[in-house]
Amino acid sequence: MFIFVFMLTEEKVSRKQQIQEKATELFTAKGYAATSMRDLANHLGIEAASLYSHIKSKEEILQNICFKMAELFFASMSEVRKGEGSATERMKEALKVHVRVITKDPAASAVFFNEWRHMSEPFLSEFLGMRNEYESIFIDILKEGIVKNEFKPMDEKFGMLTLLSSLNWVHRWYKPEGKMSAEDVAEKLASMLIDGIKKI
Amino acid sequence: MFIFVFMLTEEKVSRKQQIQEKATELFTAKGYAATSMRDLANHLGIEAASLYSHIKSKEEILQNICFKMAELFFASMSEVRKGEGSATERMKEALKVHVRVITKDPAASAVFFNEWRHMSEPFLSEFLGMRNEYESIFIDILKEGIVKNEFKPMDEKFGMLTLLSSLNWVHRWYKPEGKMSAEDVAEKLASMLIDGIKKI
DNA sequence: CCTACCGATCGGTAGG
DNA sequence: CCTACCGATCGGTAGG
Repeated sequence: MFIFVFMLTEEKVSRKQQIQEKATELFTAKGYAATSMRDLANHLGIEAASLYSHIKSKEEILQNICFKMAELFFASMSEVRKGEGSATERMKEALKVHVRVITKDPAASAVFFNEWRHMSEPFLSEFLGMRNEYESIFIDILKEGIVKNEFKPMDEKFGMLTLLSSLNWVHRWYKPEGKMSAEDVAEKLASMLIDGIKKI
Repeated sequence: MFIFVFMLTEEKVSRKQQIQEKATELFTAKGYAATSMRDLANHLGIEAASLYSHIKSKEEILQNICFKMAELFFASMSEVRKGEGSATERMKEALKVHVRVITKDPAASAVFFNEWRHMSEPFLSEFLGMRNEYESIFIDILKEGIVKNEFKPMDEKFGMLTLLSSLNWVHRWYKPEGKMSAEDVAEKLASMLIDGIKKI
């Protein structure tokens, strides 16, 4: 009985999911182009040809990772958009939820930020369209804050890029077992960045 | 006579240098692993085999780019280290000279930041050692500023990573023909980041 | 999930 | 700087 339950639990991580997770790990460490399907198969203890029973192509794995992360980023932002409060409060919340998505899966985030360019059309264009849309959320909050005199006057696109670049580096150094918790990182990063843009 | 001078000027860009420059372009656009020597050769109008009269290997090109950029970053910082003034002033200058190195050659910077991991040992270790040394310059200024009560108390490593991440994204969006000049970017980025860490 | 295999392409060398 | 070529490896398929 116990064994049966154990097996059921184990099987919840499907082979396909195992492939996705291991690929995420390898794409992060070596990059998409430098990771071969034989690499991936060896790490899973199977032959390269066997991978194709579960996935259609190497690129499909990349697409899954990138679009899944895109969904997570958008989902995290939906609370912020409808939230009320000052531009300052909403920006801080936006920065924090963005960081939480990254710290929850730093490896998938790394692939999302660094390997998307290896997707072919039409996936590439769709991806870039989503990214633009996402970035405009930050630009809108910046614009509002500037109009309401909460933020310093600045080029909004420049501001957005400066804010997001700090957030989008987190996956390179954040360690779940490190001395700063995910929540620490989110709070401290957001505070520092808000202080940089707010009117004094 | 005019033609002679013209030819001399043209020849100053040696074939080796042309290879380096075109490779930098391609490594930036497609990544090191996804750029083939045949790609590179075609862009130069020669055969792949001919490249090897000028360079030893594909990786040698990467090493040249990465270590040349490392040198430029260190050289730019040498003025700041011996400079006097408050920690705030020195940090601002450090941020600005760092940005100037990036905006002067965004493509080489992109390779420097994103493709270094494809170097083999012992180059990889030497590179990472240099990076650590470079980052410690920023950590030291941060420490000094915190002790002197110019900066907020913070984990210095966290502060360094947050500052540098904003700077190290510049190569992805800076356009020489854009509305912000290189000097604009350096000044505005440094100001915003300094405001984020300084004690109010 | 395996064996057996495909055509294409890789970085690089020999020899001129 | 070229032709001619090397062994290794690539993503992927056929068939079981």
